[in-house]
Amino acid sequence: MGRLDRDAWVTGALALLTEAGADAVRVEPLARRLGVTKGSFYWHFAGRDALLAAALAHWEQVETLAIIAGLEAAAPGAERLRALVRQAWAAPTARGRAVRAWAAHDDAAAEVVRRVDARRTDYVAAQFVAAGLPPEAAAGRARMLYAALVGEADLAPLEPAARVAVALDTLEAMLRP
Amino acid sequence: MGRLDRDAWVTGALALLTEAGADAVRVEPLARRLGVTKGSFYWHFAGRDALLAAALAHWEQVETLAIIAGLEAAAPGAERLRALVRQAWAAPTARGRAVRAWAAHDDAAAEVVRRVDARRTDYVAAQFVAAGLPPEAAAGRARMLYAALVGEADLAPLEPAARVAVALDTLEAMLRP
DNA sequence: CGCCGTCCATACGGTGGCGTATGTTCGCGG
DNA sequence: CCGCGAACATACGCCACCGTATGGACGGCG
Repeated sequence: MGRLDRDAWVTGALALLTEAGADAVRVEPLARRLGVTKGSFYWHFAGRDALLAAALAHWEQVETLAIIAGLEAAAPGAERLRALVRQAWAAPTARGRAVRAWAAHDDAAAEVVRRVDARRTDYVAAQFVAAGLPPEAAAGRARMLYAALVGEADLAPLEPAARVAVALDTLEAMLRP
Repeated sequence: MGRLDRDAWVTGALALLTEAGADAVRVEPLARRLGVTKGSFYWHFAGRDALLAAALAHWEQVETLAIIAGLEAAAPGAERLRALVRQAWAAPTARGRAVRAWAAHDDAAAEVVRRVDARRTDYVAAQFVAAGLPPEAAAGRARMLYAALVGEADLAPLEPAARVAVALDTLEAMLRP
């Protein structure tokens, strides 16, 4: 393996994080995996904490951009919510699950996850309002819908089609004032 | 600190697991915390894996019994569902969250969590049926409601009263066929 | 061609935890 | 009061990983 840049390390860290958890992200094993030695690592990073911080920042960036992709999908309101649910429940979110598991016991990760969650629930709540729900109920249903998405990643996997159908069914129930 | 029995180690392990994650559950730190040395530990357990397995089994036992407590709360059907939601959303489930974070990257923990989830979702689905929903829809809504509970533990905390109210509101929507 | 900065290898000391082997204390039955 | 076994302490070797220090390799550029 030839020369690496900082991003290669971050990508590798995120892969390890997804496969085996945050604290399996260690310098020497990751170096072996990338076909170099830790001499390379300590040139690019100050230490292990810096790598984890970079991986976390990278994840937040990607997740923040991901919400914008779903934004253009359909008209505002109920249709956009249905499109969002279809998209969100269709994808298996191993990375997100791993970051959340990490955040369960790491304050820095928890803070980033909190920011991402806040943006998303706000967005979903706005769509519920656009679909005709009173603002108070909208925030609550947005929280529940998003919580269901987060929890879905922790449950035994269902076939994607059934998973999406179940989520859409509940969304319809939630859209009734 | 005097003499300990096996349960003291299991309890300590679960406490550490909740506070700092599964892989912070190490023999020597835990021994220091309990005021003894690891000489004690290796008398009670074959090794670290045995402790984790025991902690996992203990958690499953407690969680399995916990569902029975809510079972006697009210009449079957919608009332029982409301009681269950009130109870489930009122309690902060740090232990469950920690076990789930553990299960994200450990097969043994994942298997136990899977069993617990299966029992609970089956039970909730039965209550939806008793409340008058068609069996097909009941299973789906039970999954979504339970997923929302699981995800709730990962979200930024809300005041307990608001949390319960939001969950009950969504439950009412789910009870409409 | 020779210099220099980038990127990596190698070697080192230090730490923390695992598991084992072997004392050591203490309560209890005889 | 003695012996025995349960519960714990102590001491050891081992390994994985961290971070540092230092020495190449290698390409661009004057």
